[in-house]
Amino acid sequence: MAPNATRRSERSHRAILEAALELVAEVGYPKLTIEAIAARAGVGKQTIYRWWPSRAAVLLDAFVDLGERAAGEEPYVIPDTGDLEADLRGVLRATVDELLSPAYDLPYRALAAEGIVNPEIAAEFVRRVLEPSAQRYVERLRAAQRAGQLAADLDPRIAVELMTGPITARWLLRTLPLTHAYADAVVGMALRGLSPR
Amino acid sequence: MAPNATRRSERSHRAILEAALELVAEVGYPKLTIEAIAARAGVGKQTIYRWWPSRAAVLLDAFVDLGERAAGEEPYVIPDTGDLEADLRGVLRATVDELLSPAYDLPYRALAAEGIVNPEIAAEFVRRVLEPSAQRYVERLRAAQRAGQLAADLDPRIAVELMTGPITARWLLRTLPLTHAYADAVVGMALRGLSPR
Amino acid sequence: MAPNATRRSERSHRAILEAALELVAEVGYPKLTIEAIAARAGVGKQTIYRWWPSRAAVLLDAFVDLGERAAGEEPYVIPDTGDLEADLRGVLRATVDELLSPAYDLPYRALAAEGIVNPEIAAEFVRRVLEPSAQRYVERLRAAQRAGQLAADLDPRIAVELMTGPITARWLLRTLPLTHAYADAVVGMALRGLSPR
Amino acid sequence: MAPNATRRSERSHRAILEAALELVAEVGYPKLTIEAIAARAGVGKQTIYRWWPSRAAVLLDAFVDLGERAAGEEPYVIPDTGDLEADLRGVLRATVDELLSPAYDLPYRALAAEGIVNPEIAAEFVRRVLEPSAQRYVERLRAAQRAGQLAADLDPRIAVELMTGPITARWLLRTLPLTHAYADAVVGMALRGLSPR
DNA sequence: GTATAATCGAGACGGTACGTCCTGTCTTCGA
DNA sequence: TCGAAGACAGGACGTACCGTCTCGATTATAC
Repeated sequence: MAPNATRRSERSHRAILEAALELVAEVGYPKLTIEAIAARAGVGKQTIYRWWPSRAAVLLDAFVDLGERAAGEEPYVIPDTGDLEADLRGVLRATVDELLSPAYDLPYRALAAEGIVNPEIAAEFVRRVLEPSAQRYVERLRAAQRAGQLAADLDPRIAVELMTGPITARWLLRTLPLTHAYADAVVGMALRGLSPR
Repeated sequence: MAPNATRRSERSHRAILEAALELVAEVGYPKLTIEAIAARAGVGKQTIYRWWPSRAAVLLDAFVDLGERAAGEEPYVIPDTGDLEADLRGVLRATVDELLSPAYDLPYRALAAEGIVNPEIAAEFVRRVLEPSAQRYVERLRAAQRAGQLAADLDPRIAVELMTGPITARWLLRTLPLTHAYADAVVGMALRGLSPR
Repeated sequence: MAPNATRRSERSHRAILEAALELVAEVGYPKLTIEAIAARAGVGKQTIYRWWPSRAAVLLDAFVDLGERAAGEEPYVIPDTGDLEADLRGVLRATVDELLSPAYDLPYRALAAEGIVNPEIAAEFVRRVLEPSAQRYVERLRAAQRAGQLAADLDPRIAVELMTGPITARWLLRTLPLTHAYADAVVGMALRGLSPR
Repeated sequence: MAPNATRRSERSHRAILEAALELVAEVGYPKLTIEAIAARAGVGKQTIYRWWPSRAAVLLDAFVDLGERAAGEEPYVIPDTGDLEADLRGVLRATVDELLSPAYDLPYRALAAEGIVNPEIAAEFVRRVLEPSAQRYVERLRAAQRAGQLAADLDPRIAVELMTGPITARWLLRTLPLTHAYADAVVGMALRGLSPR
């Protein structure tokens, strides 16, 4: 029943991931079908069904693979120049750029949309895509706490979300345009708070 | 080509909206089909296609209608007790409750998921669901600015998102559990900021 | 329940018959729909359903009407020149021409096809189209019997069919081309018989 | 595009042909739908559309298959007892019986009706059903010519139609009842001719 | 000359079937 | 022995018509 992974064709595997990314960009997620992926990859449908349970799982693998190839070997770490606000602006602006870039936008959206409605995919998406990114923020914020640049008693995990949450929500729900200025404003408000000082 | 709205059957209209809400709760959005809605509503498929362009549009109408019936006549306004933090905690906790309630959760998620991938639906969803809610926050924050409880120079629209964004993102992406405590923490951090005071 | 024929709109009546004939020639009987007839005639569907039970009934009326308009006032009679064979050749050749003429071919075929599968239409078609024509043959053959040109003991009704049957069958089933030569051959064989004399 | 016939499911193939014959007998040709055939055969609609272009083509295959199974192995040949008239009466009476038998009547009529309006089907129907039967008559008539029982100069093909045409026409158009007596009368008139001897 | 009632054009309605696309499973055949 | 190829049962799509049913807006007698 369980396929023997050692005999898996790496050639087909890669072709499937590439076909999935190409197709989601070309026709959009709702029209991304297993049949189209198989045809584009020059692969039998069964070869997809053998290794993945759904088109979302294929796309998730493809997207993670895309991220890994883009990142290269060394894992990305948020820089620590001593200026917390500048560092956070930098990383949030980079996030905005990524969310708006064509290569990421469509598959990312597709996976988010699927995850919203499908908890299994959501869990995998969080584990493999969102959580590693969140951890980098948490580390940077912990360093800031140690340096006395951040209130010592606050939960860094929630602090992260105070900045990434607005960005993510605006991107997903398309309430208003997502810009560098917005990222800067979010960082500023989050650090200094809304109350008058 | 365009149907004559004055001859529309109100009976069928209502039955379709109700069937859509029932079915999305029963079988989930991916399995919500026009055929099932028509069958449940005791209606021909063409009667749905005559008035809506897609199942997402049906569900959006149904959801807005649900909100209007729930709200009753008087539009909801965020209370102003003078204690801004308490007022915001109250409304964010209520939002959390709503997002977690079965009647809202599934259709809301479905529309969000559709909107992520479908800009037309997103625009309508924002216009009819999110924007009215955001305006209520903006008004409350403007009142707080006039009362000197909020920094006078900040954009209230972005300030709203500093609080609703984290809630929305956590709910949509299921990164971590969505609770009253989280809502309280978000309000606290947003008002006082992350930097030490 | 039964509509009042005196109030019937002659204008609509004629428009419907014309539309039916035009459409059957343009798109063929299988695609001849009540909706298309109504649209072409500038008439509500109900006006057709009020006066006819089916599209075949409409077409039958239209076809009979066409025949009546073509025939003019005086009813056609098979000529009696004294030369039976020549007279029969003449009328059978005329029948062949009619069957092959575009104005008659398509509606005639349509009604025959419908009648084959639908006994009610068949009965009406026979009564209003085929029978009057058969009677004219019977009369001519009776005259021939009186003149001693035809065996006295044979049933003229069957004798008619010996000549019209082959023509009709070849036309309906398209076994072989329908020509004047074929009509002549049929008349000759029928009169003289297949056995050697 | 073109399906691979070697992989065709014989099981489904047979089930479809049987279902088509059953249904045409039960509900009639106008209500014979692809969906009903598929449901009755326990088959997906696509399996029908993959192998046949229309319901008429399915029914034609089913009817030919029925004829082949009924005929068994040895092809039917018109007997030659030396008495031409008796032999022809026998075969025409058998044809009348067949045309009136429930198993043949409905599918046969359906195909004739379709062929009247649809030349492609007509051509196939003629080639596979009518032509083989006509050839058997032609052979018998040729033998009769050689035996001097039939005028030597007449075209046997047309001679066949002089007898089958009236039968076919009466059956298709339902002008008058189709009986053994009628078949006998047709044979008699055809052999001896209408003219007095 | 109006009333008044049936017919009219129009088209929405609950349905059925169409022919297509895709799902997920299963089978065949060539490398 | 695996994988490409694709046939299969099934289900939903979006469209086209069916025959029924309301709607006003003419009409065309009967008052």
